[in-house]
Amino acid sequence: MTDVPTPPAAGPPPDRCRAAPRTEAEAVALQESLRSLLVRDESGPPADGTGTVAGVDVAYDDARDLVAAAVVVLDAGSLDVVAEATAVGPVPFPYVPGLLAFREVPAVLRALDRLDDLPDLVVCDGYGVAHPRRFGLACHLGVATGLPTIGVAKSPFTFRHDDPGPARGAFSPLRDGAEEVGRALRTRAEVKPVFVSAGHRVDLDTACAHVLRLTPRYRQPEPVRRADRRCRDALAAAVAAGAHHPA
DNA sequence: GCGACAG
DNA sequence: ATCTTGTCGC
Repeated sequence: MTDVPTPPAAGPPPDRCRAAPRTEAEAVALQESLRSLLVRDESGPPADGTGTVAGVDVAYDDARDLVAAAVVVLDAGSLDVVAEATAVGPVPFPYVPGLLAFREVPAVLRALDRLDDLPDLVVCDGYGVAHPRRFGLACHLGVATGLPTIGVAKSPFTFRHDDPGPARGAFSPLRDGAEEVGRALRTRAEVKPVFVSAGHRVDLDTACAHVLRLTPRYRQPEPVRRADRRCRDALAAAVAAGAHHPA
């Protein structure tokens, strides 16, 4: 029997999306496997101020083997916080460039599980398809949840780009060789750009449109700023409560 | 072989 | 990510 092509986006995310590799080689192999589930032909939720947008971020205390994740959901129009959740646990994987998802995604999934209602879009602090194997953090989280995701990073990783014009909204392509894998997008005039890439079920134009709507004042998207603050608070609270996972 | 290297 | 004082500017 010949295998029938697997219809992406259909049905619940397979269990291997939550698999915990023990070695770098296993992690790389898992990324190459999960990559086939990534949906890149949807434009994504419209960036018109409707619906909800969540920001996710993670903070660490490696000495205590603690990771804290936060998800903060905002109304896409008013940017008011409508829900939030956190999760704390042991650090599942060391930091290895290109394998960040295995360090961050497990705790983020537990935080998302605690929400009553899922958001229409998730903004990640890191990359989507701008990744050595085209499967960065935002792609991994998207495939694992089925939700539309985008990546907004603060540094260009290994990719090349020209400096965008000085005005807010100016952008230039972020390239891996000749391929455009994302964009350097200026979210504040005269301020260092952020690096936007598509994750799961969202295209690059729509991703950038969302990022501009989510940055009325600061360089980083409001949902991510809020999540950054919340995960740091959650980590501090866990440490204060004596939570730790020593060897 | 030696750097560079999202968070 | 995290360690960390002061300093410049709106």
